[in-house]
Amino acid sequence: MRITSRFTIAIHTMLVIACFSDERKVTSKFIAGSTNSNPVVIRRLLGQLKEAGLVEVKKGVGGASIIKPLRDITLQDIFDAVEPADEKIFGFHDNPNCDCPVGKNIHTILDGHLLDIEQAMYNKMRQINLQELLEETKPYM
Amino acid sequence: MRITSRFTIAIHTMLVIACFSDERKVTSKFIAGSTNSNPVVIRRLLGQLKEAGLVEVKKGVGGASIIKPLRDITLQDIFDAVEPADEKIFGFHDNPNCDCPVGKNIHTILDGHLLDIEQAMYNKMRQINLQELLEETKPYM
DNA sequence: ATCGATGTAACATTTATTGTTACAACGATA
DNA sequence: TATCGTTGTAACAATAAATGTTACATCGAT
Repeated sequence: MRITSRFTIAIHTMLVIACFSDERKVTSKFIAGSTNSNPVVIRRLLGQLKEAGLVEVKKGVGGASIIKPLRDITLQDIFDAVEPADEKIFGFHDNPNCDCPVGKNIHTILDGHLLDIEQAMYNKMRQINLQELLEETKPYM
Repeated sequence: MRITSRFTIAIHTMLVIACFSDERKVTSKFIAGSTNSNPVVIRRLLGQLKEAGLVEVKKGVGGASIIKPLRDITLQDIFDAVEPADEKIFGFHDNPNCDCPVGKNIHTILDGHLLDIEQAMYNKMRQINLQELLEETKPYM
């Protein structure tokens, strides 16, 4: 099981940008330093966050910043940005046997329920926004 | 991302047992046939379901059966049975940098929220039981 | 004794994530 | 216009986990 650490790295990244982009240039190297990751990995990830319209990154001179009100960026936005939408959360075994009444209909039976479970997750993710997280971070700074 | 297909295979397996264990011996080979998986994989999985007190498997003669009222087996029970409890659903990057206020406190900030999201998922899983799924299956038989 | 089945170990295969090296292109600046 | 640190991206390496496979001792019924 397991949802990739890309997700938590992405949240961490957004928080670093939110905290520091006023006072210094936030480069992929700087973020990699805080997340204990790798600059290239971070650049890939920033690419996805950019694609999703959450951040902008200055070419040449460098540095990332957030281009949407923090209050309007939820964990779901970040999740969707870094986890490809086509890939379902629940893996499914391939080619269940059509000659068996269970195998033949397992998707009909399960898909809706699995979607419900995903939705429950999404709903909770939508309730948590970056502004909140930033406020929980500030006391430590 | 992605939660292993072990979960859907396990649900599928439980449904096959529920449907057929009255009329025939449900062996790992039979289940592997319906799920398009492998008998050894299924035996491993049955071992986990057995461990969790959901099924029993006859040694020697063979065949699995469910030993709990279907109404009392929810998708969460199956999930817990096959996905090791110690492994969190959300992967987390290792050793975030303690010299950065974000890195130092990222767990304090995030862990609770991630748990909330997991809980939302679990709550929904708990609302779906095998009896229900069996009833959705029967019309196809 | 034989038969089909389980439980388990050991290993192979596949796939995804994560890390790394390399480099062209970029934009500011001296 | 030469230099500098940076980005974006490709290509590849390393790691890890899931899944499939082979093999075999053991079991229980007949």
